[in-house]
Amino acid sequence: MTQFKVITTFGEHLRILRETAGLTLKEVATNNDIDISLLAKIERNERQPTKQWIKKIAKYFKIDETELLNEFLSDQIAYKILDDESDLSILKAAEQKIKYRITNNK
Amino acid sequence: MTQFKVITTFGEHLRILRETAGLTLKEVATNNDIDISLLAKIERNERQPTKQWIKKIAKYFKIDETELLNEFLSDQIAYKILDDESDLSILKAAEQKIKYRITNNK
DNA sequence: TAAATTTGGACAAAATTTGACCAATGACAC
DNA sequence: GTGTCATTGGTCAAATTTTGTCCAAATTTA
Repeated sequence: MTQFKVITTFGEHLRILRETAGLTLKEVATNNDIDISLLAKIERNERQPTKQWIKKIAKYFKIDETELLNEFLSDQIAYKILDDESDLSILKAAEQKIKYRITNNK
Repeated sequence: MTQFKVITTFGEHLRILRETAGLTLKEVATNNDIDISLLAKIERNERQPTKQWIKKIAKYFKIDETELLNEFLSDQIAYKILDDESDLSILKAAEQKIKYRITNNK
């Protein structure tokens, strides 16, 4: 049987972590200083948490902070491309620009 | 002699277009329904024009609308990556997500 | 140095995002 | 059915971010 790494959104990932741990919104929310409803919205990608909070929740679920943060950030890029109705070539162009700006130090 | 396509920002490109045409901020601004100072800021990437305005200015300089729009959009992605201090792998991750969401229709 | 051009600060207005509250809905046990 | 716990989703004020305008300062050009 082949294993698939399912591509999820940041919010869905949080939800999976929570459900896998068998926890309710209330439990996770109160332990992470956030309103229940706000956590629910974050899990549905209707609100964007702060980076600080992402680090906190990563610790809470004992997963890598940077990885979770990257998942959040790549999600944001993906959403932006999709709702600008840009095509994927935009990403290549952006990559060129980033490389250029890094090597020519801004 | 080799030709280089210099990678510029959206704003710099606008400025180059204007200067190549030998026009002042005032001339371009008044012909495109925008404040002089605002145009200056756009050229310095301190303000983001609307997509509508980008189409208008593309027509004005007789260049391809979509291409200029893409230049603007890729700039935005590049800026975002740079000031989040993300690394380039974010782009690959974002690409995966976009492809996934497109094929699984959202 | 005068005029034209460009820069950049200040700031109110507009737009967007957030966080909190709470009623409605759903799910499950009794 | 009723009650309880969990989740959803709407509303809305507050906070934050972005925009556009005005204008004075700085720079360039003639």
